[in-house]
Amino acid sequence: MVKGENRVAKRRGQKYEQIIEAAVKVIAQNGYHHSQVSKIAKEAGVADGTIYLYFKNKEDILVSLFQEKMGRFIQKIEDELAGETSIEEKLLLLISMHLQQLEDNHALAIVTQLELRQSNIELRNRINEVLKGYLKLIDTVILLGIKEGIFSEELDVRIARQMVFGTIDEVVTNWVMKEHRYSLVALAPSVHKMLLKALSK
Amino acid sequence: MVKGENRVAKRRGQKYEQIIEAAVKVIAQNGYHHSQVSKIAKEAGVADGTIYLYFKNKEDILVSLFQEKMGRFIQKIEDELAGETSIEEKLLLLISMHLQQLEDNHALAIVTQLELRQSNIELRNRINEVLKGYLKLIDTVILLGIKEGIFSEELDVRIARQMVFGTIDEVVTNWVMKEHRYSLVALAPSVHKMLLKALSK
Amino acid sequence: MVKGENRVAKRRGQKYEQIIEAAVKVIAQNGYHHSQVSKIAKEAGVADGTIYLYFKNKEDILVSLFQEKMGRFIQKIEDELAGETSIEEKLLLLISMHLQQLEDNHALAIVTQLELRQSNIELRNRINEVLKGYLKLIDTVILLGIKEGIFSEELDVRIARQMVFGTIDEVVTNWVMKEHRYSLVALAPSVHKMLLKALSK
Amino acid sequence: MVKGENRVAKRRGQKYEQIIEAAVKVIAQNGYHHSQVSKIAKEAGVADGTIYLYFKNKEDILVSLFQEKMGRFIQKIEDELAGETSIEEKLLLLISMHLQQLEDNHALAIVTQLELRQSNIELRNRINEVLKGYLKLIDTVILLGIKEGIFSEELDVRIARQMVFGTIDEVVTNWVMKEHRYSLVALAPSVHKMLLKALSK
DNA sequence: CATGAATGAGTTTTCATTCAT
DNA sequence: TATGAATGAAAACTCATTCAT
Repeated sequence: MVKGENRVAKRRGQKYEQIIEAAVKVIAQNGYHHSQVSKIAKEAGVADGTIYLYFKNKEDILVSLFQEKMGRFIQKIEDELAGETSIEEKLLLLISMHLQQLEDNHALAIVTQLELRQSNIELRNRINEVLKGYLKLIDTVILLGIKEGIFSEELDVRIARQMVFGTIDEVVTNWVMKEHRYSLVALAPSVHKMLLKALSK
Repeated sequence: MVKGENRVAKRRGQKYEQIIEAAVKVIAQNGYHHSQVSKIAKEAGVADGTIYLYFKNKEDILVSLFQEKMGRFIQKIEDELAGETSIEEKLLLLISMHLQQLEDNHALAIVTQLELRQSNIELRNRINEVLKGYLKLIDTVILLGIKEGIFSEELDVRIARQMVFGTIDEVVTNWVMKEHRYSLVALAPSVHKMLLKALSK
Repeated sequence: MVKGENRVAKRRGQKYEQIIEAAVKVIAQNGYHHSQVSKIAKEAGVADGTIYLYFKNKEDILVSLFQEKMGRFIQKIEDELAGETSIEEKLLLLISMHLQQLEDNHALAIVTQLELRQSNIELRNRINEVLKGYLKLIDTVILLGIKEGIFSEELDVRIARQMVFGTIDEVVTNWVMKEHRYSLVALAPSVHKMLLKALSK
Repeated sequence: MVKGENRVAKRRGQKYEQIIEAAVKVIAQNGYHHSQVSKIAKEAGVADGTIYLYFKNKEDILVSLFQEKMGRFIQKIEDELAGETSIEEKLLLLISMHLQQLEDNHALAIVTQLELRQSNIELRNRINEVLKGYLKLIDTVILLGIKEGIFSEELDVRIARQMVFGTIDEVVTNWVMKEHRYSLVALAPSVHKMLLKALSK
């Protein structure tokens, strides 16, 4: 049996939030490999053992962190998209909001673009599960575009989605690696223009 | 004394190659974090200590591995590109060869797309240095396309390059995560079509 | 990150004492180079990792050991000296107590006379810092003897101190190397007589 | 069977000398623990393997070094002592020459006073064997002094010898640790005066 | 609920020595 | 004699997790 497997973690509570915020801060500052549980606990103002009342294990902090942050991230984009009518606007909105949300939270950007990717394959798979929600959202936009006759019906939706996500993700990663020295969201129109052309008839 | 200060690693020799091939195999099979130096040595058929006659330390094996493999990878693509005349063909060739080379070497694909990314930031930076050669190659194609009047002169070359690389990279990573269950190079035309549209006037 | 930077070693506690006693015993029995941390931990009845809650690193065990033992060693001699009136008696007391304390603790004698001297220069310097307290004590006695007109005022105090310490130390080391086959403290009168003559007018 | 035990080392030859000189230099410069066989071989201008044609193992280099150097050291003192008539002069000569020879060879002084003492007990024992020749010489002087009625006949010769050697040794060690910042041989008269008083009737 | 002292498994790297040439 | 490439044993230290209080 894997350690801690049969522990029941509380999914809510003030400390739950504290610990997640502490994890983002500590990981962004110190890097994934120097972010010991004890450091996160200290930053969160709780004892080491308390972490394990709220999370099954260290990996669970990271997955939960990603779930919480990504959940809101997707929710916000979904909400905004609902209000837009044209497919072109929807695509621009998706790109802009993706870039905006990460530009608004440098620490989170470092964590999602660099640090969390240093995790092992198993954790990466669980992170990808969370990411699926976002990828579905992209699919929805692409499918709608095809349905509305704006995007090419010959598109391989899977490949198209990989292009959209791969492009935005690469743009963000480059921005993080360049230490946020320029405006990220300002790149949205340029990215949008290219992606729109790529997808259009 | 700084580690390895007075040791000179031999950059060539049969064992040098053996160790690198062993590293690719072991890492692809066991994952980065379960690939102890002793495992690599055993696979290479040399003693643990022999590793350190050829590499400064464990990280150096990984960087060297990437340098060796990526060096040839870029060289091959560069050579082929020189023979092509049309810009469309050049772009297709670049995509196809990128996909082909990784499809031809599943173990290497696993290592470059998943395992090497688990390394720490410092190693990642050294890997990025090596990658620059490939990114420059992409830039060359884009700039040539613009010059020849085929690609839009309004392109932000940096963003365009991030789209090209980000898309292909994402396509490969998805293929690896799906455990190579479909032909990767078969996706080249689809990817090419979209990227071409994205870049064109 | 510098080793041990953010770790705070507890300088007190029952386990702190246990570990130091275990270190003396293990080093005396097995020799410095065969006294692995794990062996000391086992002897102390704690886990390997526990050592590092109380000591920064292995070297720190040795320095602490010497500080603790030497601290008491010096204190005892200091206390006794205060009670003596004649300078001759003071010198005899210093010699006797030095010999007695080491004869009373064979393991400690082995560690201080032989094993700790195998340490590297850096550690030796830290040990010498601790030793300074004892050397100052010797100086005090010599200076008092001069002041009282019993010791020659032409004495070079530094050389005189080196003679006193060098002689006693050599006597103890020989006793340890001869595996404690004779009474050490019984040599005190003989040593005292010679040193007294050497220092006197 | 201990490694290398049944090898026959050549005790002479130009390279034998080269290696010993190289060892003194390397150990004095780098310290005992950073003086790898390969470093000594390089300094001596021979291959690593060649060392083992002249010495049984690394320890044997050190013992041989000590034997060679100490042998000459003792011989010189012995020769000079033979020429002196008075016991006082003999003692002064012994002290002066001891100090002089080490002052003349700083590297050797570092090696004998500090570095070689970091070796393990076994090696220390072999070194002590070599030292015996010197200790016997001291004994001879003391016994002669007693016989001539100058030194007290109540002297415990063993203790007296430990005082003479312990004092001189401590004086040298302090000089080495103070990085030879003062003249060592200049201390001879002061040391001589004290030792003479200590031994005399 | 919360604490934090204690646990102990796990891995890179060095370097004395060998031996085929 | 001489070489130097290859060997492989050996040990300090970290940190996620537990559990008695």
